Amino acid sequence: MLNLVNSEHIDSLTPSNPSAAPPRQTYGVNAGAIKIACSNCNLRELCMPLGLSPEELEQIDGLVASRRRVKRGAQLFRQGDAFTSLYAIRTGFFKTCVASEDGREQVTGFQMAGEVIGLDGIVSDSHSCNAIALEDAEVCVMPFDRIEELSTQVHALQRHVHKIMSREIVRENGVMLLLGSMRAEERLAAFLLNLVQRLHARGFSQSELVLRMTREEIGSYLGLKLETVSRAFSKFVDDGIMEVRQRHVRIVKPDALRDIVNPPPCV
Amino acid sequence: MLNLVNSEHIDSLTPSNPSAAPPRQTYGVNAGAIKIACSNCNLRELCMPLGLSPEELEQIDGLVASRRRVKRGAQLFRQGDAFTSLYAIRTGFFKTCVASEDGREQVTGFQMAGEVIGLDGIVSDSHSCNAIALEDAEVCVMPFDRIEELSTQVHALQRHVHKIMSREIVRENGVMLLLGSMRAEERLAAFLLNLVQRLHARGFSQSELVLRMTREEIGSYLGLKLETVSRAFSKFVDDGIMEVRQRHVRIVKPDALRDIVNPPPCV
DNA sequence: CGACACCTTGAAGAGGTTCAAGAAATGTGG
DNA sequence: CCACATTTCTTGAACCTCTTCAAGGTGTCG
Repeated sequence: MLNLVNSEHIDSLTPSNPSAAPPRQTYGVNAGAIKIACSNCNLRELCMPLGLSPEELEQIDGLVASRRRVKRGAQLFRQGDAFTSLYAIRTGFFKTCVASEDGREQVTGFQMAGEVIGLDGIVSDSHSCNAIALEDAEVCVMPFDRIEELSTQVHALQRHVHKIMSREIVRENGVMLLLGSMRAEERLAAFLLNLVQRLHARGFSQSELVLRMTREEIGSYLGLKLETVSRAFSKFVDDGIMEVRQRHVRIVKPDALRDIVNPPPCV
Repeated sequence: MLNLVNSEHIDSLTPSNPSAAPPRQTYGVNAGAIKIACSNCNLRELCMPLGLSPEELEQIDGLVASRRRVKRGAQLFRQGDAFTSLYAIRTGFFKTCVASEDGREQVTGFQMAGEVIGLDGIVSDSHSCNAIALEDAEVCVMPFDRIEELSTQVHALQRHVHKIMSREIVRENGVMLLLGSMRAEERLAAFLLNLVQRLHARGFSQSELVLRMTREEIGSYLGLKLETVSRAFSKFVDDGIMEVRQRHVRIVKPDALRDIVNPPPCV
């Protein structure tokens, strides 16, 4: 299937946890000092490498300099900001977007818990896109110089950083294919399948999802106007492929959706 | 301006060298052993980090396991191939493209001397796109495990790898903006400006260029049909912005082209 | 409850595609 | 080196998808 997004399979996640799945905190013996570290974060499998030794795990814990809350609608960073850190999303949902000089805006991605944002800033030491929280969020701030330093010691971390960046490149290749060659309904179908797949990997339903973004934001991401997105939704509902109530979507016929993205040969 | 591509400024390159600029070889004392190494390759500033110590330079030389010639039309790697190496282009011109299951194809980029391709393969240890030479080419094969190993010792190399990947991410963001929000003529104008800029950084003319790809390949990259590309070219010629004879393009009014990409506010 | 943001739907219009034909360049084999 | 086949490019006309403009509906939050 079209690989639109960071879609590494994460079979190790607790399956089918339909709740909002915030990172569980370990309320240990010492109730006063609640330690939220990578080593006991249930998103570790998503944003950190696997198979680390206990010592390595401890080093990795030092990567997260701090945590930062971002209110819905607020920006984590914006175009032109100095680049210092990558951010691992603990909770919440983000969009990244670029703007051209004449004011055109393009959503370049939607990111959820366990995904890493900020990679755009590395090349020029300043961010080239905006990251905006679509719901109240919390991120782990990982100073990039620490990442680079620790990478020289922990090989798995080095690999991991490379893979995260490569994955983003591959994701964007998929978006280019979508934007360059698909029709409106195909785009929306691919988008929804990708979203639901990533949510499923995080323990949510395979068929139900709540969109965190507006039709306009979906449209920007897919290179469509909001009216076109709305019409495509309506078409899917008419065809019995899904149920839509505002931002609540329930996919009734996932196979039909897949057929829209990849038409079966010689129907 | 819209950053469509690996467009780091490389002022250190020999300016205005209108010849084909193959990497100059150092014909030293020992004429029998012509050594083509990073340390004496004039593309070093493009594909390798700057400011290395002599020892580091020597280590870097060991990165290139071999060189490989790729005939025009041949594939350097294809979707599904095992990933082992990154490739630095010494001479020639490539396109990379992805194909979906139902046969749709999307050109994801055009690469020229000094640029690095293969980054897509890191995440899954297999390539997710095809790299095809558009003219006879030669590449430096850099095994990725060597790169990772050497990165732990040569900090500048580590930085460089990160920057190359980040630059590719930023480039693709720019392409998404182009595909998502620009009209046909804007897309072609942005594409030509980007091409000529990169060529200029390599010592070629600011105003003249020879396209190495067909209208169809340009169209695929820009999300347009070849006829639309052709019509846009004709429009530019009619408007006196450029002269076009087949693949030979001469930009007469670069400012007019820029205005097409970024319309001046309140004309 | 009213203001506001968001979503849906219709109708007209524009930009790009498709189909088709011919011209120009390139490559091939005799 | 020329003739012929092939690929590539250009241009026209009809068509189609998506956009634009407009109006009304729905949901949410102070």
